[in-house]
Amino acid sequence: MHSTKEKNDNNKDDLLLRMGLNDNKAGMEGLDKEKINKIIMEATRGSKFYVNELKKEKQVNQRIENMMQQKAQITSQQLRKAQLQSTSNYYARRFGVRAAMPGFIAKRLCPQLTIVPPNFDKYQAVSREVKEILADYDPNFMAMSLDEAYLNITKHLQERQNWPEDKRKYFIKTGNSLENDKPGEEVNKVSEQERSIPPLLFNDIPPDLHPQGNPFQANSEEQNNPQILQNAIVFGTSAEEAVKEIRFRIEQKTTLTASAGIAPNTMLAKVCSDKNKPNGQYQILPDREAVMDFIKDLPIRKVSGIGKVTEKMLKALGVITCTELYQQRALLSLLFSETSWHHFLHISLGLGSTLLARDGDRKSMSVERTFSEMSKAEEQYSLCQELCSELAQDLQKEGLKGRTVTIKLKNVNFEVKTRASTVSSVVSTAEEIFAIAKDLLRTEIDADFPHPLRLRLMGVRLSSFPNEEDKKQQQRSIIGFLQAGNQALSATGHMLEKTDKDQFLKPLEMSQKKSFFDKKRSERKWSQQDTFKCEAVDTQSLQTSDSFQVLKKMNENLETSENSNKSQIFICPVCFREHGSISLEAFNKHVDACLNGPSINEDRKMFSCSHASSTEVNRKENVHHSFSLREKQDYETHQKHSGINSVDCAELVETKGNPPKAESVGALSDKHSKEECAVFPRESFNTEQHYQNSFSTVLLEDTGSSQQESPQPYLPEVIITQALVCPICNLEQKTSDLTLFNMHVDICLNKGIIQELRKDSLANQPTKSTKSTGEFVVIFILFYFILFYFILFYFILFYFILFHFILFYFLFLFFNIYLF
DNA sequence: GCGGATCAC
DNA sequence: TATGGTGATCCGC
Repeated sequence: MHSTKEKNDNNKDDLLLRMGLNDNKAGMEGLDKEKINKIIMEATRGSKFYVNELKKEKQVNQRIENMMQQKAQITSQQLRKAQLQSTSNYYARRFGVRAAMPGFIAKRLCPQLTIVPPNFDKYQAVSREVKEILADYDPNFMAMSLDEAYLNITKHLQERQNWPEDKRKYFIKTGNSLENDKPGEEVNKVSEQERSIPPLLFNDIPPDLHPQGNPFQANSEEQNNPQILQNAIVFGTSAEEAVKEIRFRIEQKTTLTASAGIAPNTMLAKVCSDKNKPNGQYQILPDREAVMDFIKDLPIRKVSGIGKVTEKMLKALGVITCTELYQQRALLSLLFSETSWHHFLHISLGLGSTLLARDGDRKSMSVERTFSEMSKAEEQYSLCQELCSELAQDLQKEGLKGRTVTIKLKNVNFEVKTRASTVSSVVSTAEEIFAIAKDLLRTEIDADFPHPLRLRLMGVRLSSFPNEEDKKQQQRSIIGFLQAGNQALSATGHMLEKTDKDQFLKPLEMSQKKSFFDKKRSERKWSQQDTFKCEAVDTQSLQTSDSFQVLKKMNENLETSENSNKSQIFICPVCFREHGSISLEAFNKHVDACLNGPSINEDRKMFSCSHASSTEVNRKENVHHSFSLREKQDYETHQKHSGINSVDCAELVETKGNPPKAESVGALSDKHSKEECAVFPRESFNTEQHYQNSFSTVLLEDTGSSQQESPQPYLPEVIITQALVCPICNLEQKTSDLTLFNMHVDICLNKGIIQELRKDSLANQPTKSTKSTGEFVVIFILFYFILFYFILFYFILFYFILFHFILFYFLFLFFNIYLF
């Protein structure tokens, strides 16, 4: 029971939260929240805006209420099942991502990503100069917006190690001479006064925030602080120093300050860069311990993608920090979508992308305008037309055409509506867009008639831009031809046989339709009883994940290598053996054999779980069964095996009150991949204590970084060897090149996918090239021919039957009359 | 594909 | 005094 006052207070809090007054986000710390809240509350009370905000807040509360009801219906059994699944999921995903993070396998090669959002006023002008500086460190840096960019400075740092001091030396400039910022170049002499102005850069980092040591530098003591000479600064070779250098150069060139985050992936880099805003930097060292230490108490709201609504929903489930997010993962998997859940899991594990994907294709373009109340229909139409013209101009600049027109309407009560219409062929001119937008607007005006639409905002958007493949397909396909020539005919395309219809699908749909990922996904959906199935195959996340990109590249490489000349020396990406003077075919056969063949030594194969303390015999049988399958090296069974194995691993620690002793786990073959087991949280599914333990134990070092690890509870001691042993196939790799090694791990992880991609592309090639327009015409003619005779047949049949009916009727009448 | 909602900048 | 514009994505239908 709430008193009225309490209710009011709740409402007030809700509203303030909704209005974005949240001091969790960086930059809000230290502000007088109370005072601001008071001002805003006074100012907004009674306004339509306020009323609408309250309405939206109620909706969110309703969502939360529904969620809580759903939660209340979850049985402990369901939760337990989810726990098992989420554990195996976690297992798979952990690998998938890690494979793309070389730094986590071989520690010395860590991608260092920095995010540099300088505080600009004169964005446009300055942005270019900044960007020039950034390109020195990563020519492929990704500019997110005018004031934010991601850089991968891994390569720069490698080169930087050998740079002479001169190359890292910059002169402090205080005048307007912004042209010279190249290292080592003498600048105009500055006066004593000017020189005394210190760059802001070096007052920014509290000493306790300096990370201890750095894998990139030999002598951290010397290099952690730039040497300030008379009017020059020499920066060190570490990541931290390089970023200081970037910020220094930005400040010198633009007089604006920048903050930066240095971390092993973009997600963390972003959070990091907020840490010492507006003029500082923060580094998370690229090892798991440091990452988890950083993540541990991090409020989820700080992470990009977690907004105020998600924050509130998760808060209702007792989740505020990343640790809590991880602990509740089983519950979250039941209450949220797969996509959201994966996102949560990534966050809670400190995972993020290490690739700086170039700007993807634009998905939509829009214009919208806010104005004082507009109720006259004529005005609304003419405004709509204006917006369409503006949009058409913008579209023309980028040469875009699209098929979906959406109008957006916000009424004076701040209620937003969107109405969309998709047409069959692309549009781009003002007239074309307006023709569609006008109809949408009219429908809305008519719907409210006789009341006018009282609008305060209107927008027009165009989307569904065809991609390059679509365009090509459009040109090639007979459907495109028919659409242009005869709309009606194209409709018959639906009646084509399925196999033929597939030919008309755009490549994206095609690949999705048949993709390995989708197959796995549906498999998982249809085999609910198999709770141990490993879920490594979420289409969306995998397609965007680094490993997928790597694989795609590798597939492309495989494809192109098939077409390349024959005198090459091939190095098998699986076994690393060189194959000189063999034909490409033979080499491919070898790679296939490597991918397929039982490359795993019997004594090196995964550990036998019969040593485990699990008492459930049938489970063990499952495990053994899966091992025998694994020997076939089929990817699907491999996945399944992973799932079962992971469950088994989890089960090792599940025995409540009787945690498996180190010896029992240690009794497992020491050749078993540490990864395989180490990535699992050693936790119980029920006890709170184990939940608390999970964080310290879940993130254990892998092969590359085990040397620094202290022994973990319930874990066998780790055997450290210098040789690189693949954590997947457990084979010692005949290479010391970490790049090659990482490539091997990628391949091992994704054998099945590679095979699938190869199969797909091989299967597609002949059909693509042989299906000509002529064939389609023949199919069409044949189709109509059959249709014609089919109809004719039924036509004749119909009249035949009708004739007999009539005949019998008359006979009947005749006999009636004649006989009676 | 549509419409509402959330999120980022 | 009175609460932006643009783009992306997700989810349920």
